Amino acid sequence: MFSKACKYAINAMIYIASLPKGNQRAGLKDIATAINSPEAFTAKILQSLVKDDLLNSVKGPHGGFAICGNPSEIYLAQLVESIDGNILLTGCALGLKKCSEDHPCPVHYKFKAIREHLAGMLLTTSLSDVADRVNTGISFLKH
Amino acid sequence: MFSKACKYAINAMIYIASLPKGNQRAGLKDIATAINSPEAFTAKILQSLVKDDLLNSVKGPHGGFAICGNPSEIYLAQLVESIDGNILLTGCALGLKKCSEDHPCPVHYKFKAIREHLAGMLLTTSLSDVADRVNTGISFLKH
DNA sequence: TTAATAAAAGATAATTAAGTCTTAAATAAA
DNA sequence: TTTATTTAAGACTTAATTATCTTTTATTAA
Repeated sequence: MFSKACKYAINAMIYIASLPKGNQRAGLKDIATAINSPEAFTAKILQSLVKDDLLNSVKGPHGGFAICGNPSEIYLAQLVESIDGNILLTGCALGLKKCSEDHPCPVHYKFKAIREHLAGMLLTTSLSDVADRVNTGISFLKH
Repeated sequence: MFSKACKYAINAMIYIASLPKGNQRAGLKDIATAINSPEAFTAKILQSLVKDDLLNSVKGPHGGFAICGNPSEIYLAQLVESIDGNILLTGCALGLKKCSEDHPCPVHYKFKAIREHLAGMLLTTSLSDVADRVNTGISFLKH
C-alpha cells in the first residue's frame, strides 16, 4: 500500500502532532526512537517533508522539527502525496499506461469504489484526529 | 497496491481465461504480447502460478499454459495471495509489527473498513467476471 | 529416432528502494 | 567567539524487485 518511507513519514508526523502544547518541536533522535525507525533514513524523510512545507526545522541546540501549521488542517492525503505521489489514488491497479473510463482495465470499476473509499478517508482524516488517539492511549506508534 | 509481478499475473490469468472454448491453452509469447509484459519475467511468474496450482503447463509443440479449474471459481484474492502474499490484507498500514484490535496503530480503524472493502471485492470477483468484460470489448488488457 | 518446439530451472544483470556515513551549515549558550 | 548541538546535503552501500540470459527437460511430429 504505502512505501516504508511513507509509513515512517506518517508515523513521524503523528508523533510530532501528538506532542504537548508548548513543546511541539522534536529532535530527530526522539522521533526515530518514538516511532522505532532507522535514524538516518528518517532524517532523509523529514528533510523531504520540510521541503514540502509539512514540517519546519530549526538547527542547533533545542532545534528539531515542528508541524507547519495546524494539525487539524493537515490530512493524511497530503503526507502520502508528498512521499509516494498520487500513484496509489490515480494509477491503474493492473498497471495499464492509459486506463480510464473510456479505456478501462478489467478491474477498473471494481477498484474505482475502493479507491474512492480510500481517497475519502485520506482526504478527511487529519493529523489531529489520529494524534488525539495516541494521546488518549487508544492507539500506538510502535510495536 | 500490487507488485508488478502481481499485476502481470492478474493480467495473464485474465487473458488466458478470456480465450475461446476449445483453445484455452496459450504460449508464453502470446501471453506476454497480449498483456504487454516482458517475456522472460512473465515466464517466471507463470512458473510460480503453476507451482501454486492456478495454472497447468505443457511443454513442447502446442504446449503452453491453461487455467487450472473453472475461471468462475478462481478469485482475484487467490492470485494476489499467490504472488504478493497476504500482506496487503493483513499487514499494518503503518508498518507496526504487532498491530491488532488490542494494540492498534493510529489509523487501524480508518483502514479496517477499506481493507474489508478491498478483501470483499477480491474474494468475490472471479476470473470469469473480469475475463467476460474483455471478451465483450468493455475492458482492455493493455495500454 | 531425430529435429523442432516450448516450458523449467538456475545464474546473472539492471533498476529501484531502503538505509548509512561523512562533511557542511546553522544556531544557541557559555 | 568558541564549542556543542542539531539539521542539511550529498555520496555511498545494501537489499529487494524487476528483468534477462543460458542451459536443461519434456513433448510432439516428421
